[in-house]
Amino acid sequence: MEAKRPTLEDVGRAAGVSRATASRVITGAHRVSEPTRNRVWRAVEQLGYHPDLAARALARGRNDVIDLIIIDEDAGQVGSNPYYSRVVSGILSALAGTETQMRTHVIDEPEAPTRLDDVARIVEVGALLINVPPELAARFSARCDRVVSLGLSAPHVPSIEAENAAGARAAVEHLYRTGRRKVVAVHGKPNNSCATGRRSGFASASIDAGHEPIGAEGGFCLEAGVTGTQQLLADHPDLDGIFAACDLTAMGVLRALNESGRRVPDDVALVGFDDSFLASVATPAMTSVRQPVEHMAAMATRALLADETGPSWHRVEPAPLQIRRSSAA
Amino acid sequence: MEAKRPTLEDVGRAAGVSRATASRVITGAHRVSEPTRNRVWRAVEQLGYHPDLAARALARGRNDVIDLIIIDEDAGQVGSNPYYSRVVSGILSALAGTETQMRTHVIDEPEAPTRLDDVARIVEVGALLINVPPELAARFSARCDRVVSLGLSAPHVPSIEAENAAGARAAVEHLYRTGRRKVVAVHGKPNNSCATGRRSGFASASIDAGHEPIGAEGGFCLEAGVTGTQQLLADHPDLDGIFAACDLTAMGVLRALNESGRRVPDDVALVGFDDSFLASVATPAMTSVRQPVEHMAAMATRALLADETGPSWHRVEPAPLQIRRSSAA
DNA sequence: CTGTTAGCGCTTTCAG
DNA sequence: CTGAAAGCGCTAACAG
Repeated sequence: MEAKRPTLEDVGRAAGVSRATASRVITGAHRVSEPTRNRVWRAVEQLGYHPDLAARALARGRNDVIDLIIIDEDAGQVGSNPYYSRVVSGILSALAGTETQMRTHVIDEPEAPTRLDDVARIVEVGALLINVPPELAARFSARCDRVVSLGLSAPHVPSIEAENAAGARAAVEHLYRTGRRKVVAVHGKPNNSCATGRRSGFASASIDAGHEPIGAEGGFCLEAGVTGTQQLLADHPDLDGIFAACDLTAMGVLRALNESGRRVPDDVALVGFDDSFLASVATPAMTSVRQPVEHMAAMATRALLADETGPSWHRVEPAPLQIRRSSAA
Repeated sequence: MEAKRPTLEDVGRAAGVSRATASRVITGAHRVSEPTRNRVWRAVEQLGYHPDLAARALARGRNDVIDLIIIDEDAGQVGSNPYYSRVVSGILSALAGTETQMRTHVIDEPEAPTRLDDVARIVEVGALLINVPPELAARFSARCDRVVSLGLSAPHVPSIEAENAAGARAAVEHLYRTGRRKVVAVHGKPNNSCATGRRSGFASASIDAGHEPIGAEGGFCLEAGVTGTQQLLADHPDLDGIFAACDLTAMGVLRALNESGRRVPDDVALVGFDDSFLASVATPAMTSVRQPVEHMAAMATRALLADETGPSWHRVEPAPLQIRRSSAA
């Protein structure tokens, strides 16, 4: 049953050439004659040959693997964050057709420093950092270039992020343009670079619209949305538009609004950030600033594969507004 | 900078033993004397030695990798399904502390047959099948034992699933017990084993409660929930309880109810299935039958690691009801 | 253009 | 209990 997998030697024999030549055609080196190449490929087909990745890795001294590194307060919670699976999806799509694989490390917040050092040592093609705070990212990147942070990080850590400020600005402008009078915000944590970008975009757009920025401290979670909104409602009962730091927060806002008896969008318009599937699943469907997570993860992956990252590699991707019912005029 | 990683040879030298002995202590073979063992471990610490996985894989003839195989109608969509990330989370938690890694394959529906054959050939420790239809799973398992399907599959394919029927039954009983008079369902696709289990649980519980089972065909997606509910509402305006095949479907139900002007739970009570984070994020928070996805994925992973799967390996895990606001009396 | 020859770092008989 | 030696399957000089 368990027939042994064919090796390069077998392929060579079947094609009447040496193992080395077979290797050359398979790895795409072009120092091989047309007819030989054909014979080798035919043998490959025939035998159903697939290279042994471990052997190749050992011989090349490098394993074709991209490391995805996620820090989470509670590793068990990763399942409930739509962001992560979008990242995975993006990486995988960039890897499709490549021999390169993705390796996932989910690290508990407390053990992050140690584990990160361990992982830095074994990175091969490159690593994507998700939710790794700037200090740790800087430390990681000192041990291992070939790294990209999703979201702005420490200065010399290569990164790719969405236009957080511009996206938030667009959201606020949209709300005022469609007739809202008092737009407030539930922000993210102050130490999160994405959150601060959105916060400043909100602030400047508010000022430009002739309003003083009003916002509640929050976080990228449901509870923050709920309590933030309750407080805003108490302090500013006349608010009629809310910008939430992310979709999850926005779901909390939605709940608090519902519980306070206000209707969305009739009484209060709502805009989230991320445009994750939560936005389309919410009732009413939620207007949200689209963060092209899959695309950013794919870009980062491709940059890593092409080895074109470096301390000055930084990308900022557009974050267009997706308009849905929750902000209907 | 880029100091070469220490090898077993280095460790051996530092400990004053041969490479072979060093290997023995590290792999846990116990044919080594206490003092020698200690010296080797000390050398390991000191040098910060970590085994080269590729070399080990080559020497052992087996790579310590678990393959996660997901089929999706549209590989780009994987990012928007909370189920997948729960699976990943479960696998990773079972792998924590092991040298074993997880490898992810997302396969587009149309290329499934081919790609599946390719993957079956390279499976090492074992593979987890997600959303792989029975025929394909059977074919896969013919090429490679060491596989577990998440969700019931073809007869001889090892599988682990939740108590779908019992869970659905509990949901229906709960609704009638808390005073509802007419409980209907939005089902999943008839060719999905989880969906059919829930469907039959719904049916038998309805009958036991003295009602004829009423349900709409649907699917595990938002749209199915919306249209299914609209139809049910049209045919049975007096319904006051809905059981949805999964949380995503339930979100659709919620939307349709809202748009029809019914309030949840006052006019209609709603119960979903999965108890994914969607359930807690919905407004109102949703009662849902908990499918212990992380736990099931972890169990499957552990069984694969221990090599205790086989054609008759089947597990059924309890699916307890999580009661929340959407079904409040 | 192609074959020969060394290893990559580790595990695993086989002797001692 | 420990060392020596033979590969695992592949790539990469180095010759021809």
